Amino acid sequence: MKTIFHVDMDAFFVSVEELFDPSLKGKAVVVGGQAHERGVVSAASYEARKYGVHSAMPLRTAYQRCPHAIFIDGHPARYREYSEKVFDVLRSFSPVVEMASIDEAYLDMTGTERLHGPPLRAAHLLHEKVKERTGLNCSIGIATSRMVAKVASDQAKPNGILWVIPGQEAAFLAPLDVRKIPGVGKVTEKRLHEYGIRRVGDLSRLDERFLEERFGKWGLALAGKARGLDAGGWFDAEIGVEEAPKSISHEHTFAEDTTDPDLIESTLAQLCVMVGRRLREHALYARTVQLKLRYKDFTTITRARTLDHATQLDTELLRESRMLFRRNWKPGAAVRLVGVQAGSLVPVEGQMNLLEEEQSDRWRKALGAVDRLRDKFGESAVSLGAAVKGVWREKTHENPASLPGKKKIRAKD
DNA sequence: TCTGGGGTCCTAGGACCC
DNA sequence: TCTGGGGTCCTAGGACCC
Repeated sequence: MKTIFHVDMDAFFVSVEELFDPSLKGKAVVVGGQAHERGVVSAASYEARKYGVHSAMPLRTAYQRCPHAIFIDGHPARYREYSEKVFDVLRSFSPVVEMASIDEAYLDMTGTERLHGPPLRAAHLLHEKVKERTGLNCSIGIATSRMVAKVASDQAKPNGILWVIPGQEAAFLAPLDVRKIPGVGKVTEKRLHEYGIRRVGDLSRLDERFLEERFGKWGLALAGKARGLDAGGWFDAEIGVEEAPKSISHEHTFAEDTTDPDLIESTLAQLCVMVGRRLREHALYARTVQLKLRYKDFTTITRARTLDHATQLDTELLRESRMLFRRNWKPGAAVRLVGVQAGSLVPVEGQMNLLEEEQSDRWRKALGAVDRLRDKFGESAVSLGAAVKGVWREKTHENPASLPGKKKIRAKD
């Protein structure tokens, strides 16, 4: 029998902002961008939530609902810093810790009773320590599975602790809305409602085969989750075992839709530089390159190509993604977003002929030098001539600060 | 309401091979 | 001469999470 803690920071981005500017406390605060911008809410203070503002909501909608809210772009570097501080505290409670995202973590507390006492006591100590070391509030869920621990921390919010006693998992979940199960979103919720399934208890009473027939593999996992099990998928994984990324991508939404191929291609180039750099950081090579285009009306297409070898090179990523763009974009179509994804990642380049090997080697050395310069002097220190050409400066009204790789956040830091 | 950016996993069809 | 079946790879799209 395991003892799992799920630690979830309360209104994390907003709370970090309050540490740096205490005058924000108690006010309606929205982190994610300015009220009139394209974009969505990353985090909303509890005061702002009273007006119906929540994360993932368009900023403009948030403004309509809560015009007096303070809108903040945000400080990702600070959030990472505080996330690491939290991690350090958690590590002092258990050697088995996994940050599931920037503001939440799982701890395997199995067998730590002698050190920290029973679960509730350990959780209180942990809660206090996080507050003491970071100044931030969190909520903690305790259960025998990851999934139930996560649901419990959500029920404990804000600033609370909830322990689901072993054996009580199904009883704890039964009265909750099916939407509370991680993985059940809008679409699945609607489909479940069509069958008259509204609460987790309704779900757990059903035959597994009923769910499998209608929801496939997912249905089977769902049946297990309704009973409180980490059935299948991500939740089944061991806590704290870090896995290599399966894809690396960057994308950019233009401040205004564009029909300018030069702007789109130079943006593509910058995205490829960013993707290439992260491939090199991870020492990974990509076998497929995927282009993503989102048009004015929000319809989105992806077009991929698999190479005969694996690559890490900005130039190759750009050649492929540009080719995909030219083949698939109909001139005149207004583009809202462009993205590049590297997939089928492998740790080695694979077979190449001698000439290719030599070229690849030269590029690797050059790009390694570029990466080091950027580390030292910042992202804008070096730009590949082929990549940018300053096209966007002359051709558009686009604010350079909003282009990828030149985050506005950086400019203000 | 007018919808970010970074990911994961699943499905489904077609190509291709044995 | 109206058509198999399984496995694997590739591509495209979509649900979902923070």
